[in-house]
Amino acid sequence: MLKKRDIPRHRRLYEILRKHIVDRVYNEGDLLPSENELCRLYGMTRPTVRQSLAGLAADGYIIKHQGKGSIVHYLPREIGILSVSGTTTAVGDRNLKTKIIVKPVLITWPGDFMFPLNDLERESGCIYMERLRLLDGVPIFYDITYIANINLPRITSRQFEDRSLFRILREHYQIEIKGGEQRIKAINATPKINRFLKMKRGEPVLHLERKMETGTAGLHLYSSIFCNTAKYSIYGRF
Amino acid sequence: MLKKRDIPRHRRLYEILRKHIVDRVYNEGDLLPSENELCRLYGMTRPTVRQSLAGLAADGYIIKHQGKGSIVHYLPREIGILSVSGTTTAVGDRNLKTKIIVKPVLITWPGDFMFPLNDLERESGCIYMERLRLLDGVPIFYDITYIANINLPRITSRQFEDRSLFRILREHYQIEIKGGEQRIKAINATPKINRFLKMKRGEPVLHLERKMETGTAGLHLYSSIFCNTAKYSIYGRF
DNA sequence: AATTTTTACTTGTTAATACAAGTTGAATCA
DNA sequence: TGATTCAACTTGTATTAACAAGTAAAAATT
Repeated sequence: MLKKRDIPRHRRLYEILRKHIVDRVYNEGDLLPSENELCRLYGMTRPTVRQSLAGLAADGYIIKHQGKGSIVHYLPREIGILSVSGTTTAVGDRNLKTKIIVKPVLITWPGDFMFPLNDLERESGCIYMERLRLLDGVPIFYDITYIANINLPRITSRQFEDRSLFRILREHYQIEIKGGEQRIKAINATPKINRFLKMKRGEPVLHLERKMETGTAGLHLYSSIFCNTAKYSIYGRF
Repeated sequence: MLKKRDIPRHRRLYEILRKHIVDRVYNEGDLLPSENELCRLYGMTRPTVRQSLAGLAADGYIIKHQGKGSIVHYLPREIGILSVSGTTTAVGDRNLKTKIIVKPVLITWPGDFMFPLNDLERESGCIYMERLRLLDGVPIFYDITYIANINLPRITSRQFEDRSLFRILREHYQIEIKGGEQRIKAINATPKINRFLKMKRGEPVLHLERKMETGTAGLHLYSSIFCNTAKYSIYGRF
């Protein structure tokens, strides 16, 4: 596990404040403590505090208003790596489930992979996994994940649960998942996808292809996600 | 028009470097001048330069690599306010067209608007406009735009062209469009949407609902966009 | 009681400085 | 000739400082 002292201070404050917002220490519309107050509270200087707040603003947790303060903004909850509109983080995890359809397994990269791979990734083989996410018992995401087999010993024998891929990568392999890029389209699903998502033929499916940076240069996490957006839209910022 | 001196220096450097990247002064994979070189070139200090570069990194134009440099990354081209995968900014605008379906007109807000409106927006009436975007003669976006009628005199009598809504807002009304939030879903289109996008019944359509911040507090630009993603995906960063 | 002015906050911008950690290529050594 | 070490770069983190511009509430004025 990463030592606490290895995390930069601006990042640590970011996480503290993010958690306060997500845990509803503040209400929507409240003002966060001012920059000067946060300096005093956390023993940091204003540029460091401002870097944390800039990150929170970029990610949509707060809206900064010059002369007034930083206004708290609630975001739709995250399910796996996607934010789902029509939900709130207050609901908790009770009605969330993840089914592992294909446990992590080592394969060769598909011949026509959705994103270009660098040489190291291509040569290292691919860890492949399929999961289904359910909300209130209804499957909403069919998530296929790929990552190069670089310094990931015994990953195929580990247990996986909700959102645990990120945690396992972080805690056991010191791999931090960051943002990245995505391609989005609406498709008619294959029968297989319809079966997993329990949708009728002809119902449209949202298809996301994502390439996520990691803290390890040259190593990316790739996902192909099929979404049933009939009831819940996908939420994002741009 | 905003005076040049009113734009913060970090923002100006951001725009200079962004334009250099988009205009292909640098090739994909090239290194930008180092932070220290940019300080010397533009007469700024390192924190200011770093703020510009942080913005470029956040928007996907560069990838910063500690100890190495800032690596140039080409992004898919933008058509209206969306980035379209499978295109590059080098193509130019020759095969792009915009058709105005409904000229900007003052209406009352639809009763069940897609985003909550604040009191000022609700009371000010709504400027409404519909456009169709075509690439190579093929309609790919059907874009419906709403903005509150706040300090927008004579906007309904102005001429609109490609991407000109942002320019008119900026140049004539000093309104700067920023990022915001969006909801995404896959839908079966109504016959009207099918007709505009020249799609067959049963072909799926991507539907984006966007709320964009502006530099004017409390004023937002709203868009409902229907996309034909059969040939071109929508590209985004997260 | 209403309006205006002032004060004390807030965030935004910019500069200067120092050291940490990562990368690359030249120099040195075996 | 290949391996190792070192120097000179790069970006990353953090502090200190000063002033600009926006907001809200208290105080003063009418």
